[in-house]
Amino acid sequence: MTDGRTRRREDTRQRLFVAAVELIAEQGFSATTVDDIAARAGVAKGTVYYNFESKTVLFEELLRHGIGLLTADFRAAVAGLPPREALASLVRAELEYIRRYRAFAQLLLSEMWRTNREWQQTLRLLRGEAIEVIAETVRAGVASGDLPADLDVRTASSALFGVGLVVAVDWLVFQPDRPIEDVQEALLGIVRRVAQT
Amino acid sequence: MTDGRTRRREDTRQRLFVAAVELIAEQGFSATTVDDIAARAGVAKGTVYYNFESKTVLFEELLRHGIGLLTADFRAAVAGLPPREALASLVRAELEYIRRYRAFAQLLLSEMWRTNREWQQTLRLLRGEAIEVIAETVRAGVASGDLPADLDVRTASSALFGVGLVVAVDWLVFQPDRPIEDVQEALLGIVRRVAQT
DNA sequence: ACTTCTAAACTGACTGGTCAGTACAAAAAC
DNA sequence: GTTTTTGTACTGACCAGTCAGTTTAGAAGT
Repeated sequence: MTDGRTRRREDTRQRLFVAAVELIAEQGFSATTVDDIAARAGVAKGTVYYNFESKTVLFEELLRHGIGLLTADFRAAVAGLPPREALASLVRAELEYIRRYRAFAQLLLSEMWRTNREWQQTLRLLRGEAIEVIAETVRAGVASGDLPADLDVRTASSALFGVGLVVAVDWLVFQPDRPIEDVQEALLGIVRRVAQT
Repeated sequence: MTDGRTRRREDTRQRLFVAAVELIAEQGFSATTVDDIAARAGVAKGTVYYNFESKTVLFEELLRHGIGLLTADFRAAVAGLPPREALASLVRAELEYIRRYRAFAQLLLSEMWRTNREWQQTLRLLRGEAIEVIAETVRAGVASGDLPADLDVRTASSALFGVGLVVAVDWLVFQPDRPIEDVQEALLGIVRRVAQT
């Protein structure tokens, strides 16, 4: 299974993902050329097309991969915790994720609210999966009375997701000198206050 | 000054702004062609170049124009109000602005955190101007004791700005059936809680 | 071992299309 | 009669995607 061939190929794909995510985060999908991606990954252009059907498919698989990791982190973060603590744990997980994959987070923030793009449907779906984890937690909290009864589940969930993203990326882009721990504290404080019954 | 000629020209420029903002919000700057913009504005391509030096300059002037309006709204919103009320008024002004110029808000959200683009410097500057209005209010509130003393002015200001943007656009894109008043209520509630001393 | 053989992985020059920007004569608006 | 807009045609750069050819890993033969 993991002979030299597949390992080599997996390595190439990984390098292409890394190159693509950085460039697209900086410039956007359209402004990033396949030649750029290939050059940054240190492979020939043909290799990109040997490994991915098209530029769009590369990006879609990248989104799937990245958000898949995030969803998994979310799931792990809430596992077995009561609603309030689960919520705080989610915020921590999200920020930790953004810290580790900052380029991907930046990309997500920039492409998330676009319309009329080929991969929009894919992104919408994946976003739904990640947010569903948050929604489950909020729903459980509202049902058990741990969270305010008037909290709208769908709204609160997507707001929580988006707010973490925007606050963290804003910090990274405009105030990179500051440690991420400060954002975490600020956000946790806000979430805690909002979650008060 | 406002003879028929300049008015007509101003009208053309306005139509080009509207066309450009819609297309760029949907597709992004690079994916939007000058031919598209001209067609949507109902104008010949040559007219675009008669009125604007280049596609990039058109976009930069668009940013200047749009954020200029927002900054003016912000200034008007806080004028003469004590810190707490000024803050609530700012949130209302921001959401009102987003409701009126939703395409521009969407565009702003998508392009705000980009790096390595020609117009990035312009955007950074304009963002600073808009946020400065918020910052002045927060600063005054912290100084007078109306707002929590441990509030970091720079952080709180940019967070407030970004959060309004992301929550409103998220609602517009993913839950357009809901009235914006709900977002306003939710956001005001959050801001009020956070602003509590 | 050590040489073939084979298929997978990779290469980079090339193609066809797209697009920003130009040119300019004629028309329309003022 | 001056400014603004139109319409069409054009150029040159750029770029997604292709493909014939090269390299490489490792299997098969000896």
